[in-house]
Order: sequence, then structure tokens, then C-alpha cells
Amino acid sequence: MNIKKEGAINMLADTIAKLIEEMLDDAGGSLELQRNEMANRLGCVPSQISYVITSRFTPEKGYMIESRRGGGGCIKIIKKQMQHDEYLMHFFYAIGDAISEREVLAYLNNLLGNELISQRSYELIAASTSNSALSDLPPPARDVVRAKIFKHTILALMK
Amino acid sequence: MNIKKEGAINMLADTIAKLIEEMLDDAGGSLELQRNEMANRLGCVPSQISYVITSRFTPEKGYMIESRRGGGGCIKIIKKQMQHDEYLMHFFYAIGDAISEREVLAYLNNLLGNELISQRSYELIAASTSNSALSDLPPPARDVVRAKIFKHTILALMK
DNA sequence: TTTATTTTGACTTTGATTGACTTTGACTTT
DNA sequence: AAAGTCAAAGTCAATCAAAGTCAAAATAAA
Repeated sequence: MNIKKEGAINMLADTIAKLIEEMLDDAGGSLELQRNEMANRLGCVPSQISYVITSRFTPEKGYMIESRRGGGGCIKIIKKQMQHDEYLMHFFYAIGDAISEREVLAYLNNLLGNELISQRSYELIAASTSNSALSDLPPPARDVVRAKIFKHTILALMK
Repeated sequence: MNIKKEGAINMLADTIAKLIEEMLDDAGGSLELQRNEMANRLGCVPSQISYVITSRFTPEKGYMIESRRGGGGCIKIIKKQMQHDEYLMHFFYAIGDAISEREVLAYLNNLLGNELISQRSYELIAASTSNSALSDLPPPARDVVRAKIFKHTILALMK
């Protein structure tokens, strides 16, 4: 029988993302890499590196990207940190009148990554704003209610 | 009630559910499966797997589901163990289909008093289930949605 | 019979991978 | 300085690989 253990499904994109995160940690939050060189080392096409960076190291998740083309060019990845309440307020204002489950999770990952919330809080908030928890509501209403719940919990975080 | 006779007609859904339960046991309570791959092995249509999961492995029954689409995607099923969190489970089952803000607070005070949750968790849950957070819904619907949110949250506490 | 559950399949959405082509910047040559 | 060359990174669209959704049809239960 083909039972998959944790992490058994190996995806290139995830491997690359993990590698970059490690490198970022090692380097203390900021790093420069060369796309072609890295692609070469990993045996993939260079645009795959771009894909991973744009899909996983987004501003929403708290990363800044800079780059330089041409000979000797490189991509710089910076993990940024803000102050506690400033950060939360920023989020609070960023949330509109409606928000999808996915967006909430992106925000939460950001908060978790910056150690502004615990894993436990993450789970709690994710649970209370999940589609599953709101499944009695029709999808459009769901996003509206979710936004309100999320805003309230963010306020509670600042208590 | 749904009483099955011994050796009754073999329903696909039941077969699949049983298989997943077995796999969950083997894997120790948590597993990742690939929908298409599994459907293929069992000679059924992929959405059948979805059906079984959403109809039998619900939060109501103590399961949590996570999934990921796209290449290399999978569905993760996590079973909550009763032993670990008997007290919480007790609560979980005590919550009906609808619950008032006041009742939630009573439960939370109980949990807090018994040191099953932190002050912070208390605040988070209180916020996400408050009338204020759910103010877009008419009061009757509010209590129903609140019950679901609360149940999901309790499950998340057991994660 | 009536109602609830199961089964199926068409269609949608999301995510990953690749490769062809474009743009940019540094360096070299005229 | 201007033009040419080359080594980067950027862009984008095509393709493939999943899971999600939904509603109609079939079947089972009440």
C-alpha cells in the first residue's frame, strides 16, 4: 500500500523554497543569489527560480526582492521585520470588507514567520476563519464575515 | 439512524472510508494521499474520493483536512485522538448546532479556569465568536455560525 | 413513494514546469 | 563616446498535474 509520510511528496518548487529559506536563515535575513548558477546547481530551468521567488517570497509574506540584470547580476532577497503593533495595524488596515481563506492564511503565515503569533494562535485563527467553519454561509457572505472575524481577532492580538 | 446489515451491499464510499481509516491507523493518525492516484488504484472517479472525505472525515467527527492543488498536490487527513484531549472532546460534543455569545464565554471561562487554554487563546476565541464579529448575520444565523466556528476552534486546540 | 445518500463526469481553479523571447547592464572594441 | 558582445535576469504563454465544485442520475433507505 502506498502510504505517504510527511513530506513524501517532493516538489521542485518546495525544495527550492526550502533551500532559499535555509540560506536566508544562515545569512541572517538577507541574501544575494544568482539565478542561473542556482538553477544549474539544482538541475532546473532558471525561470523556475523566478517562479519560486515570485510565488513564495512575496511582500505579503514579508519579503522584499531586488535584482540586477546583466553581467554579474543577482537577486537579492530580504526578510523584513516590523514592530509589533505597527505590523498588526498595517494588517488590520490591509484587510478590506471581504477576504478569502487563502488570503487569511497568507497573512497568518507572515505573522507566524515574524514570530508575532504562536503556532497555537495560528491554528486558532485559521480554524475560526476557515471555509469549513463558515460553511453554513454562501461563499460571498463567507468572505465578508471572515473579514470581520479576522479583524476582531487581530484587535484581540493587540490587547 | 444508519444501521447496516452484516455483509450488506458493498458501497464504494464505505470501502474507501474503511481504507482511509486503515491507512490512518497505519500511519499513526495523520496521512497524505493523492486523490487521483488513489481513485486510479480503486478504479473510481476522483471526485468520489472527495465525496468520501467531505462526507465522512468531517470536523464534526474529529478529523481535520488540508489540501493543496496543482502539480504534486495532495490531501492531508488528520485524526484527533480522544485520549489526549478528552476534556476538550467532551466540550466539543456538548456544543449543539447553535450557541449564544454568553454560552461560549461560559465554556471559555471553564477552559481557562482549568488551564486548558491560555488567556491569549481566550481572547482570540472570544473575539472570533463575538456578536460584534458576526454582526453582519441576523441573530439566529449568528448562533449557528458561532457554534461551527467554536467547534472548529476547539478542534484546532487539540492540534 | 418519498427522501437521503451515492456515484459519475463535465467543468473550474490552482499550482508547477518549461522554454522561447526580451530587457538590462557590464565590458570590450572601435 | 558609440557600438557591439555577452552574461545575466525578466516576462509570458503553453502545457501539464493536481484538487475543487456542482448538479444530474442512480441507488438505497425510510
